[in-house]
Order: sequence, then structure tokens, then C-alpha cells
Amino acid sequence: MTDSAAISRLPAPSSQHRARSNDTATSYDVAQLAGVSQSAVSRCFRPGSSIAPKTRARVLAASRELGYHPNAMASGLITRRSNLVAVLISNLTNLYYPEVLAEITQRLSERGIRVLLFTLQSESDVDATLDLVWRYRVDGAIVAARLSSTQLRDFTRNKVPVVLYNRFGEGEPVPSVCCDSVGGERQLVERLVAAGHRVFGIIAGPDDSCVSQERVRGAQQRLHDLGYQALIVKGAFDYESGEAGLRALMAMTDQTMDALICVNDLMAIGAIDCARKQFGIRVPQDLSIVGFDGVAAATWASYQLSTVRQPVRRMTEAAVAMLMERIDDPDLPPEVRTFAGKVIEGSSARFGAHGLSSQQ
Amino acid sequence: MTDSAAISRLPAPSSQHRARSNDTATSYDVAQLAGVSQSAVSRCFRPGSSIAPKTRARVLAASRELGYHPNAMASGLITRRSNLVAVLISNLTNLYYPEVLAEITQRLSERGIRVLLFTLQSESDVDATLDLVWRYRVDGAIVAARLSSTQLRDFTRNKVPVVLYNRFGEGEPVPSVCCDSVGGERQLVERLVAAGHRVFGIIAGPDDSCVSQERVRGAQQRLHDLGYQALIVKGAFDYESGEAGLRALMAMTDQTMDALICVNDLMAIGAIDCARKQFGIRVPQDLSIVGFDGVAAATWASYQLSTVRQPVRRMTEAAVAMLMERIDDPDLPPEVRTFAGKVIEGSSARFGAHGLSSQQ
DNA sequence: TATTTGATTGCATCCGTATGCATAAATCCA
DNA sequence: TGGATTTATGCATACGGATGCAATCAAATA
Repeated sequence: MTDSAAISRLPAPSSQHRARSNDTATSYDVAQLAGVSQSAVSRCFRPGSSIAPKTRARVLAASRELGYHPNAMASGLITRRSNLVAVLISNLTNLYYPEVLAEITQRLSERGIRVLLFTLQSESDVDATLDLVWRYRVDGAIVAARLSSTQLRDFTRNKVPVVLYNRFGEGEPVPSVCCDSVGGERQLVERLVAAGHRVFGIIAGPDDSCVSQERVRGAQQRLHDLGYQALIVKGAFDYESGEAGLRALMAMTDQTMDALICVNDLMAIGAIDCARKQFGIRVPQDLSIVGFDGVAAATWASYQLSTVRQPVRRMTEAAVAMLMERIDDPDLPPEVRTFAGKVIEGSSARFGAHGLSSQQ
Repeated sequence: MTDSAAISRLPAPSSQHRARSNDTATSYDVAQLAGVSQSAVSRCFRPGSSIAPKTRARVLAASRELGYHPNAMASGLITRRSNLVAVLISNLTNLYYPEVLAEITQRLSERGIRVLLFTLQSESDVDATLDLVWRYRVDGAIVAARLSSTQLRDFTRNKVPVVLYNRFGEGEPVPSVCCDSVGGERQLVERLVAAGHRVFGIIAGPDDSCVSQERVRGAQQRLHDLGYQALIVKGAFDYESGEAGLRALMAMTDQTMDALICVNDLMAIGAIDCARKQFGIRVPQDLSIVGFDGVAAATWASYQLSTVRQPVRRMTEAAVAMLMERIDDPDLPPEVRTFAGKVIEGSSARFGAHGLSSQQ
């Protein structure tokens, strides 16, 4: 009796795994219909498995008939690979990020990886968001948002490879892909100075923005080296900040501002519109305005913005490649890949020749 | 001996479920550390479960110590709820869709749902994409992309509730949220006619675009009713199409075009720039240009586009609400919610009074 | 034809969590 | 204080697919 009791607890034979009618088909259902074992079904959907072409055909036919699709959650549970990558982006309204997101999604999708998208509004909910990232056991993450060093450390702790986009890790090194902000601003400054500009203004981003800090630093430093300085006002990366920034600068300066450096294109566009419509300033005759990013709108005929174009395609490709490498080998050391941006002459600024770059 | 053999196959006691060192913690690990059963741990993370506050505190402490996060794949396997919603978008570069995507993501995330993002490039890979959607057992989907009726039927077949965004199901009814294209274009036409415009041009989108078809139909029909007709050229929803469309129309028409109706803002912006810069045409004095969508760039001072603004916030809210309802009750009947857009006067077109609307 | 070799296949088990059921503990009411 | 409820908790099992291992089968070799 004890024996039979024990036996009754044995794993039931596979024949018991039958479809609860009106539910989605499982590999057992397909196996039954195709007259093979569940293992065979599994192997049909797993590239590289040993399966006879004839069997495979039978299984695929049965699958089609039942409308079977392997359950990614079940297989992820076993393989410990979700084929998901978390993409964290702070504000999608930035005009630059949609391009980046589209590219990243495309690059990942080519490699059979899906994107779990997180948009961060306030800094507050970052921890709640990260909790979800951990729960889904994503294979990796690409982050274009501000993270504290504690939060970054959690990636290590949870063994989730991460690549930062246009940001650096604070303190410890973190794999990242960046566009060379300092170099880009430097070139802009040199071209502006070479064209004879003397009174500079800068519209920065939020204080806590890594991108803004770098770009402001790049511009300021080069200006200083060349014997100039600049008035700085703070913005929020959006169109309105460009308008407001220009107004603020116009109110602050007693001399006439020559050149305005905006740390991104969207603010530059706002500033151009404001200069023309509200102040009747001619751009670039009276005031040169430059941006940074090279978004699509920067090329529009109304603006033809002088700016630094980030090589988005190559940067996203690099970010994805770096991430995939680290998913395959978690022990790869951190690496920062910095890409030079391309200076676009445009017609929103008077640029001098490249002369100054040799003088440095 | 047979007995012991049988017993050796019994499910091992929970004590065997121990952490394979250097692997992520499981509920068993937490249970062991907290001195409770795995069930108790599970109940701590599942709202509404019966758990003593004291026990809960112990478990949470242990979780924190081990860095435990419930495995969403494992729990999804059991509950048959992934808390994932697929969002399919055709082209993120449309300038309108990033806003929509950001809103949708936000709305879903407020409800504890994550977004699995799919961007569709060519129409060809749609089936491959859908296969992935099925595999991840998403709870539902929001689709802003063209799907064949077969593809739509697959949603029913796989019991995945779907809500279309600015599209209708072909043939069968499908839940959807739309902005009233016909009504919007109608108002634009009436305001243009009331202002005395006589020679109309239309820049449409791709032939297979539902949005374009509707908008063109709305404009054409109302023009016809009022005794006018329009030349139509085809575009691709992008800035360049606006320029090219205007050039094409200028070449086609012998009379001077009065008013240009673009089926989206981005093409209208392209047309405005082209008119001003390439043809020296004054907008709106010589030519009125209207768009549709109400994207952020439409409000920029250089354009101040006359257009129809979609109530994106309310539409996305509705789409998400409809989807959630159908996830909870899959038998709800299809429903189409149509929202009126708001006509923005802007200054890219000469508008007459609302007079005509009473005449209809 | 006997034997080796390689390719297929099935069996059994595991992944990590949720939950029905039974039991134990705590609370309540009289 | 005893019995009736009402919580809390643990046990055992299911979810659906992947995979090491052994068994089977076919093709290739001698």
C-alpha cells in the first residue's frame, strides 16, 4: 500500500499532458498530433538541434494546424535567456531620442532580440522601474537616462550587462558609447572664433545632465583657451528653453552677443525662431547660433542649423554590439567607445576656416 | 528495493532547492533565510494574498539581503499573464508617433504593464514580428501599423486582445481608437473655402495608408460637395515628400494653386519651406498650407501651422483603457472610439469664419 | 553480411513561481 | 474557558519547454 501510494506520486506519463480545450496549444499537443515526443517538437524550434528533415516537416505541419507558438516564458525559464533587452530612455520628446530608439530597436531585432521599453519621467520612479527590469530577467540593458552609481551597481549585482548611451558611469567605469561632446564643441568654438565672433552665450541643459555638462565644459574650456568667455543660462533641452534662453541672455548682456552655443539642436531651433520673430535679429548675419545632435529638423530649410551631427547609426550599432558581446561573455572589461561627430556648416552660423585647429 | 527506487524518484524536499552559488536568488533561497516556506515568499509579492505582517517583514528583509526579485517568466508561466503589451509601430521617424509611443508607454506603465516594442520597417517582416508577439504571450497589443485581415484574425485566433490606433479593421470590426480624419479635413476645407480659396492641391500619403486614405477622402468629398476639386500627388509622410509634392503640384497646374492640403504636418512643413525658399511664395498670402496631426514642430514660430490637432492624450488613454477592459473580459464586443480633432488656426493658411459649417 | 559510426529520438528531469487544499494558529463570541 | 471562526502557513503540484543521457535506427565500412 505504501508502495502504491508512492507510485501514485510518480510523475505522470506524458500522455496526461493533453490540451485543456480552448487553450493555446503546447508542445505536447503538437507532439501528440505529429506522433512524436515533446522533445522532438522542442528541437524543431531550436536551431542547431538534431532533427530529421522528415520529422521536422511533420512537426511543423502539426504546429501550423494547431496554431502552436513556443512559449518564450517557459523556454526562458529553462535557458535563462529571455532574449529581451531593456531600453531605458528619459524623455522621448527630445526629438533626438526617437531616432536613437528606432535604430536600437532595429539593430536588436536583427539579432533576434526584443526591446522592453521603459520611459523615465521623473527621477523618482527609477528604482521602481529597475525592479521591473530585474523581474523580467532581461539579457541586458541600454540606458540613455541618468542613473545613480548605486543603481548602476545594481546592474553588476544582478549580472545584467549594461551599456550607457551618451553618458559615463560615475565613479566606476561602465561600458558606454558616446559622441565626443568636448571635441565637437571645441570645433564649433574654433570655427566661430575664426569667423570673428567675440561675445558668446551658451544655453545649457539641466544641471544633472551628463550630456549638458560635457558640452558646456567643452565649449567653455576652448573659449577660455582662446581668451574668451561666455554667459551661460540653463535650459531643459526643449524648444521653449531655446526661446527663453535667448531672451534671458539678451537681458543679461550689455554688449551685443555675437554667437550663441546651444547644447542641443532643439534649443538652437527655439533660439533661432525667437531671434528672428521676437527680436528681429538676422541669423547668422547678426547672431550665429549653433546646436548639437544633428536631428532631422536641423536640416529643414527654415533652419539649416550649423551643428555637430552624431553618427547615430554607428553609435547604436556599437552599443548593440558591445551589449551582445557582454551578454555572451559577462567578464569583458568595461570599455568606452567615443565617436567623433561631424560638424555641419549649415547656415545658422558664420564659420571661419579650419585654421584654428592647427594653432592649438 | 523497488519501493526505495520509487521513493528516490519522489519530488525532493524543498531543502534541496538551494541556491547554486553565484546565481540569482530564488524564492526558495529567501524562504530558507527567512525560515518560512516558499509559498509564504510568493504570497509576500502577490498583492491580496493572506500573509501576516510580521512574516512579511521577515521575508522582505531576507529578500533585500539576497537581492531577490521575483522571476516574471516563472510567474507568467503559472498565471498566464505576462503583464506585457506589444506595441507595434510602423515608422518612428514620423514625428507624430514618438509622442504617441511616449504617452502609451506612460499610460500602460501606470497600470503595471510593460511595453514590448516592435518597429516595423518593411511590410514583409510583419509575420515574423507577429510570431514573436505570440511567443511572448503578451496580454494584449496596440497597433499603429498596417495589418492584413489575416494578420488581424490571428489576434483573435491567439486570443490576444488588440486595439488599433488611427486605423480600422478591414472587413471585420476591430476595437480601435481614431481621430476623426473626415471631420477634421472637412473643417479645414470649409475654412479654406470660406476664405475664398479656389484652386486646391492635396499631398497624400502612401496608397496603402489608412490614415491617408481617410484624410484624402474627407477633403475630396467636402471639396466636391462645395463644387471644387483638387489635384493630388502622393507622398510618404516625410519632410522631403512635402517639398517634392509641392514641386510636383506646381509643375502640374496651369492655374495658380490657392490652397494646399497635406495629410500630415511633416509634409506641410516641408511644403512651407519649399514654397518660401524655392519658389519665393508667401505663406499664407499667396498660398495657404494646412496639415494634420498637431505635432510639436507645428507650433514652432517658423511655421505656426494651421492644422488639426489630435487629442493624443485622450486617444492613448482610451486605447489603453479599451485594451485593459478586453484583457479582463475578452468577450467584450469590438468598439470604435472616434475623437474629434481640434482645428488650430495657426498662420500658415487664411481661414474664413465658421460660416460654412451651418450650411452643410 | 557483420560491424562500426553517426544521426535521431524518447525519457526523465529541471527551471522558479502560484495556488488549492489541509492543517495549524490566532481570534472571537458566549 | 470551550467551541466556532477566521487568518496564516506549508505541502504538493502544475505551468510549458530544454537538454543530458541512453536507446534506436540507418548508413557506411570492412
